[in-house]
Amino acid sequence: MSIDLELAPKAKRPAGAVCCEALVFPEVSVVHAERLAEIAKALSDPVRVQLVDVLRRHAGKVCVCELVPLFDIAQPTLSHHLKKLREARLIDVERQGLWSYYYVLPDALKELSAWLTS
Amino acid sequence: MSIDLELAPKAKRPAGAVCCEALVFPEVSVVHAERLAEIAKALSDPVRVQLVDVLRRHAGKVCVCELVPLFDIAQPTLSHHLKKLREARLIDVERQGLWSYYYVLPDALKELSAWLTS
DNA sequence: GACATACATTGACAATCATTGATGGAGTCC
DNA sequence: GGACTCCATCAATGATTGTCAATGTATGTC
Repeated sequence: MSIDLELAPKAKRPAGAVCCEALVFPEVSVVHAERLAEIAKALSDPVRVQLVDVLRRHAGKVCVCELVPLFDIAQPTLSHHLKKLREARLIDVERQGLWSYYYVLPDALKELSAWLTS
Repeated sequence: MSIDLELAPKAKRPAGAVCCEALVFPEVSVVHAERLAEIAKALSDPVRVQLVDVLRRHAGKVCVCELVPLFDIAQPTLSHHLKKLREARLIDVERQGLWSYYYVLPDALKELSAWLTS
């Protein structure tokens, strides 16, 4: 786990001097960082990670009542997680009769992985 | 934004029948999902996204006092964010004299992006 | 209409979280 | 030693979160 670090040598500043000015800046804009954080936040729960995982592979084939027994949570809790994912635009829903069919919107996942690998 | 859905037709079950049994399952294990969620949670704040972004490009070259002016937050708050990233093993720190040099541990980012693109 | 099913919403609760100011420890310079 | 710098930790706060039971809404069946 040794990283090839080139530690930048610093000199202690004279008394009263202002703290180091910033020499480096993030390359992601604040707006982009906020969107990435929003996507990450939607994925910050193991149930939601597994939900995305299932939906990605079975878009439109799974109704909510099939998802419930996959997790050890009550149905309203699952609805709550689905809503979080929907609000973050990671998934969307199509209703058909009594059933709700959820599916993944791939753009958000792509956006996050694009930043991660850039 | 139209997705090519093949909605699986369902039939309403007879009265008293058990709810649909699960036919599909997530491919990520619970343990893996928990780790992915932990990584995502560490990235669920725009400041931390930008921190990772900066550190990734300037490993070992930036002391904390240079990071503070990049964000509109107090120094203890920044330390708190760095700690969160450290606890999730996204970054690590090397102390040298007065200064702390943070750097990104790429494994966590790789793990998340691998799942996102799988 | 009466009733059952699928799912969402509400309200409540405990647990976790982000933020801040104050404090403290470790290192440097004189 | 004494004064200062860099940074982490602490305590207190208010906000957010995950969960569930209860309820509501829309749809389907009889």
